[in-house]
Amino acid sequence: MTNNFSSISTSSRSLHVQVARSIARRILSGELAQGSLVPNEMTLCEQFGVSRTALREAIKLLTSKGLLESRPKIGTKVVHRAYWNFLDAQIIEWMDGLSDPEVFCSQFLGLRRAVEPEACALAAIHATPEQRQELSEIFQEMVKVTENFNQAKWTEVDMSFHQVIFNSTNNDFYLPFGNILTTMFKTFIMHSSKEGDVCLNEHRLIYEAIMAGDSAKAKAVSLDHLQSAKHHLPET
Amino acid sequence: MTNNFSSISTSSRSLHVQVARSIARRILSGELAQGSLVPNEMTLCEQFGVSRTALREAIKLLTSKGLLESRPKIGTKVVHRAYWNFLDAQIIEWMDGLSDPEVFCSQFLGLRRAVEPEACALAAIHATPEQRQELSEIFQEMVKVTENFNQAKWTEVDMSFHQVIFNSTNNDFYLPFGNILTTMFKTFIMHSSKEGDVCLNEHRLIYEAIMAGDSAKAKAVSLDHLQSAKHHLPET
DNA sequence: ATGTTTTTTTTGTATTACAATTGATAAAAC
DNA sequence: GTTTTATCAATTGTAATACAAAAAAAACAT
Repeated sequence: MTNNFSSISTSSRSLHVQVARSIARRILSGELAQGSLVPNEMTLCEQFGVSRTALREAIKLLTSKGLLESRPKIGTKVVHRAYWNFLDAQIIEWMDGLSDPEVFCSQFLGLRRAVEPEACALAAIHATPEQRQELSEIFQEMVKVTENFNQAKWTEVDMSFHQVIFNSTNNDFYLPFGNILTTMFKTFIMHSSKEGDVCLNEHRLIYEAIMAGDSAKAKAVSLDHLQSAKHHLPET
Repeated sequence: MTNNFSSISTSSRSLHVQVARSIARRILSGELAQGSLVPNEMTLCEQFGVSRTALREAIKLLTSKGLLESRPKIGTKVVHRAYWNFLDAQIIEWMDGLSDPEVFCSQFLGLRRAVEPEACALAAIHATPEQRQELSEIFQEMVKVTENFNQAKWTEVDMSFHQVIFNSTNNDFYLPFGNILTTMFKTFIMHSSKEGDVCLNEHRLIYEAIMAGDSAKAKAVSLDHLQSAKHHLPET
C-alpha cells in the first residue's frame, strides 16, 4: 500500500474522467434510459467541448464498468441495469446525490451483513502472522484514538481495520470489499457516531476472535456489530 | 435483457480489448509486479504493434478496473492487488489459465456461500410479481430440461435461475453477482454434473421457498445447495 | 416479392502535433 | 552549506485529421 500514487482523486482531474463521470451520472440517474442510444461521438464531443480522443477514453472507461456498449454503424447503447457493476468504487462515488442515501446505505448494509461476518470468519482462519500483526497495530491505534476522541482519525482507523480484515481473508473475491466499504464511508456515511466507546468494544470482540482463530465467534460478533443501531440510519 | 448487443465476446475482437487482455494477464499472473512501472506508451505501442490511440484505450480500460494508474512524467504503474476489482466479469474471464481452477473456484465458493443464501432470502421478500412469474417460468423450463436431459441446455437454464434470483433481491449491490456467477460458470465450471436430478430437487426447494415468501427457509435451502458435494471440486 | 449490390452512417484505428505535469537537475539566494 | 528558485526533460494528456471496417439501410436487379 506504500507506493501507489497519492489518491484516486488526482486522476479525477483528467478530462476523460470528468466526461465519464458526467455521462455515468446521466445513466445512473435514469436520464439516459437503459437500452437507448447515446448521441454519437461527434455530437458528444461538441456537447462536452472535448476532442474525440478524450471522449472515446471516457466511453471505454464506462464500457469497462458495464454501463455502455458500442458497435460500428449502430452507435453506443446504455446497457441493461443488471449488467452495471455496482461493486465498483468509482460507480459508487458517482451515485452521490443521485439516490436517497438512506435507501442506498440500507441496501449496502443488506450486502455487508452477508459478506463481512463471513470475511471475519475467514480472516480468523487464514490471516498470516504479518496480517495479524497489522490488525493488532491498527486496533492499538483504535484504542488510542478513542481515549483522545477525534472524529476524522477514528473514521480513518475504522476503515483500515475493516480493510485489513478483508485482506486477511486471503481470498481474491473478498479483497474488493475493502475499497467498496471505504468508498461508502467516505461518500455516504458521515454519521457523527458519538458512541465511539461502544463501537470500540464491538471492534475489540471482533479483533480478539480473529486473533484467537475463533471463526465462529468472529462471525457472530461481526454480525452483532452490523446490527447495532448506528448502522441503520446514516445521519447526515 | 432483450435489446443488448449480441454478446460481450463480439467486442472482444476490438484491438484495444485484445491489448488490454494481454496486459491484464501479465499483471494478474504476476509477470508485471505490483507497484512496478509498465513500459511507456510508445514502447508498448511498438511491442503490440498498435497505435497510441488503441493502446491508451486499453490502459484506460485497465485503470477503470483498478489494475493500472497513470501520471504524466512518471508513467503507468501496476497498482497493489488489494485494489484489483476481482468482482468484475472481465477480470474473472482473464484469469482463465492463470490460477489453479480448483483453488479459484473454491475461493469463489467461499464468497458465494456468504452471498447467495442471503440473496435468496431477500428475493423471497422483495421479488416483484413479474420476477416471481419469470422465476416460475425458468423453473418450469428446468423441469423440462431434466426430463430430457441435455447438458448445454441445463447449464443455460441453471445460470438464468440464479441470475433471476439476484435480480429479484431488488438490491443494486446484489445485481453484479448474476454476471459474476455466469462468468464463473462459463469460464471455469464445466463439470459434467451427472446428478442433474438431485440438483433439480435442490432448486425446487429454493424455488418454492422464494415463491412462498419464506426468507429463512430460502436462505437455509440455498446454503444446503451450496454445500452439496458437486460444488467442492470442479471436475475438468 | 426476393435476393444482391451499393450507399451511408457510425465506431475503430492510425498518425502527428502540441499541452500539461512533475521529477530531476542546476542555478541562485540566503 | 543549505534552502529556495528556475530550468530542463520525460511521460502522459489532449487535439485534430484521415482513413478503415462494420453493418444497417437503401437502391437495384432478378
